[in-house]
Amino acid sequence: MLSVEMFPSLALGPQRIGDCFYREREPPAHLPLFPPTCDVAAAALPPRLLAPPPVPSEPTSKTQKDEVKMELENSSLWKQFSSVGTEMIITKKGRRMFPGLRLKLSGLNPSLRYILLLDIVPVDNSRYRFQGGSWQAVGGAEARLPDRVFIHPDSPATGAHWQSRTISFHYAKLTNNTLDAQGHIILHSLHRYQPRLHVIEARDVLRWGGGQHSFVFPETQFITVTAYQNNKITELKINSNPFAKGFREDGMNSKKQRDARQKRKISILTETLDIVNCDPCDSTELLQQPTDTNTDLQALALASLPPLSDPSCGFRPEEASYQDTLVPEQPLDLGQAFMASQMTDISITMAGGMQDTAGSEVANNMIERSDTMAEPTFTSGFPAAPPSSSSFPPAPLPQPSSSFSSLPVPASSDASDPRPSIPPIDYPSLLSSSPALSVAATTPSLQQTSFTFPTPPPSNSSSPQPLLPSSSSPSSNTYHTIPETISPHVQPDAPFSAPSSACQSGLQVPAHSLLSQPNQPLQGEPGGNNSPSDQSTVAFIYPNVPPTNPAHPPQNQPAAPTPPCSLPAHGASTSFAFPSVPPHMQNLSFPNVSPSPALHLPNLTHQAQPPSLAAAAFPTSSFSHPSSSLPHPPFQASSCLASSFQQSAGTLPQNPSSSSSASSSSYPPVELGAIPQFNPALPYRPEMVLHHPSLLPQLDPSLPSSTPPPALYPAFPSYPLRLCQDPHPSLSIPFRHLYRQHQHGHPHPQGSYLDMGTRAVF
DNA sequence: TCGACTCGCACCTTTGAAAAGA
DNA sequence: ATCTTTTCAAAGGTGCGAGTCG
Repeated sequence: MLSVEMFPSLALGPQRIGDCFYREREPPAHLPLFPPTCDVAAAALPPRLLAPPPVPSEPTSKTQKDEVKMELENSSLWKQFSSVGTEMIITKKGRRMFPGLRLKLSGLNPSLRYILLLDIVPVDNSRYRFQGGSWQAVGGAEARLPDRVFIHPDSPATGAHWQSRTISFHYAKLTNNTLDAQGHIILHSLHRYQPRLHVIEARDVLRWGGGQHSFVFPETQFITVTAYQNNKITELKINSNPFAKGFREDGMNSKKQRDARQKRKISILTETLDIVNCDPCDSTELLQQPTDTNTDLQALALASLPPLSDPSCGFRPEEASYQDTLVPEQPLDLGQAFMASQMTDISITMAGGMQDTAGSEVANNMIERSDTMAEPTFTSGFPAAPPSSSSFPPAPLPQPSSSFSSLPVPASSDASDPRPSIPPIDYPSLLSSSPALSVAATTPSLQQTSFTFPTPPPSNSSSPQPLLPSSSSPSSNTYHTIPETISPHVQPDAPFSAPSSACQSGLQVPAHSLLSQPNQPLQGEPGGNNSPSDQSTVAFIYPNVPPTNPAHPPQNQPAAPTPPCSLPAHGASTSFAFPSVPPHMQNLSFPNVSPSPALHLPNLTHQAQPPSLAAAAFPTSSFSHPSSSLPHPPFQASSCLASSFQQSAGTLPQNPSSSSSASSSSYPPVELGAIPQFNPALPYRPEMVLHHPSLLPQLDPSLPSSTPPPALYPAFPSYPLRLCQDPHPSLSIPFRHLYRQHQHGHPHPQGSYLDMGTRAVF
């Protein structure tokens, strides 16, 4: 919680000039928050608040909202890392994520525009330390930093655009610099985070539609570090990331080579010293002497030997024949022509350019090692909550929806790919056993993503959807998770550990692909899992909230959930809860009752608008600061998840497709009653973060007044959003990042604002 | 003393402009 | 003259390791 109030330097420092600049020019924008914290307290809210607001019938939006699916193309690579305990380097200048998020979207309305957002939220409020070969929670988390959201450079783009290519977020950078002015996502080191993806419908250029879909891939959880702690992760990174190719065994910068260089360096130095000292002894003699040089030579000799495998795991670098395990990469149309004309697929193009077999290599390597791993793959990864601490704090992730419907695994683009999709069963149920869950009970989800994008003021747009009062935002919130991706991290006893079977299955996919297409280059992330065939992840659909009309709920979705809301298991993390949920129950819908103010984004047209125009337009747009006006998130969608979950459970039959998938699902039944989250959880409120309503910014006057809900919400209810200008000149969209401030933290008096500061990353 | 962090290094990939060729 | 392909240099992404800081 580094709200401005908490960290004045953020607001006052020069680094924030850009933010302030836009803040001044931009009227407070009101960005509704995503499903706010899954707060049990929400259950206390009147049903009317939780019920979906009446929305004008929108035939076009209905289909898309019901069927929006997101697949993590390189899920197998992520799972490989997850099995070990994914670590992400964060630096002051910003570091890219590896593996990156490579996604496939489907179910969008080709004609509608959507905005894709990436945010990263803490899974719990613990700080971690790598001890004894595993991550242990040690102490509480640092004060929360201002949330920043990475907007995909292509945003807004039509559904056809998103669905026609692989969506990559590899340009997103992570930093530990709290004063970062580059627009990078600011994270704390040694904390555990969960990336989330949001698809927000922009009904037209001027309006944010009601459709909101959030996707969480549990396997993408990671712990931030400034230096890799786990050698296994280092190995995976080196073997998977093309930029680290030089550190591979056969690379010029491998340990062997480095040692050799060091030897030469020492030799040269020694010779120089000899010359200076006129020492008659030759280098050979010196080397033989029991000196430091000799020690170095010994080290060198050892280095030349195959690296010792880590006894704790089956990972043996020498066995990693990554080159042989290429995963077929789905070729993307990354033609330069398209880039020149569109300039919107930069990330994709670049990703496509990054072809490497490393990913597949890793996969292969992992496969080979899966047999040798004595302990569950994820065991060495994220630790279970320390006994003393009782458990991890609640994950700030969007609360799992109450109902789950299995999302049929999208047919692989590569029909020839013999690899079977990974069964969702691999991951242990997180609900019942996850320590985090128990923690969650005491600490409500820290950050529910809640991007509420209320319908902006009426425009002349032809959009059928009328502006909705802030109190009755038609926006729908949909959380999707991929069942397969359920993170083992949340396992109570063996966080980050998953049944070996799970790992094997995940690994096998790439292996098969390799056999069939050994030479297929990998895109972007060598993870190779990028290939469509790799899309083994089953979509874990979070509450798919039809944005709008409750009267016309999606076929596979239950009617708008009503309180009380019971959370599925892990309080904060949607991903956690889902693992234990049968696939057929994954699809969940909940009404969006957020009274959040409207967000005005005048220039949301996908391309084209001159930057100047776009920039000019922004001033007029107003981001209302929901959090500011509403001490607690107006919308408790997340809270409703639990209820939705329950409902969905009862309505499982509604989703035929889910039933079929359910048969293969090994998710154990979830007992809601046993879920800690169902108990009123204590909000995660660092001492520094106190809620001072008086400091909250005023709501946008233009927006209909909404009555802030009673203080029923836990901390981290909502986050103001700030838009950051996209540095890429070719992009018509003047922003690339949204900055969120925690409501309970002290949001900037002026509410959310556009951060137009230049940044190197889009 | 130790853990966490920063910085510079070498190696590598990516990118785009320039040059060469068709 | 135009388009395509190739070449090359700059920019930037990696992990490593030494040094610094608290």
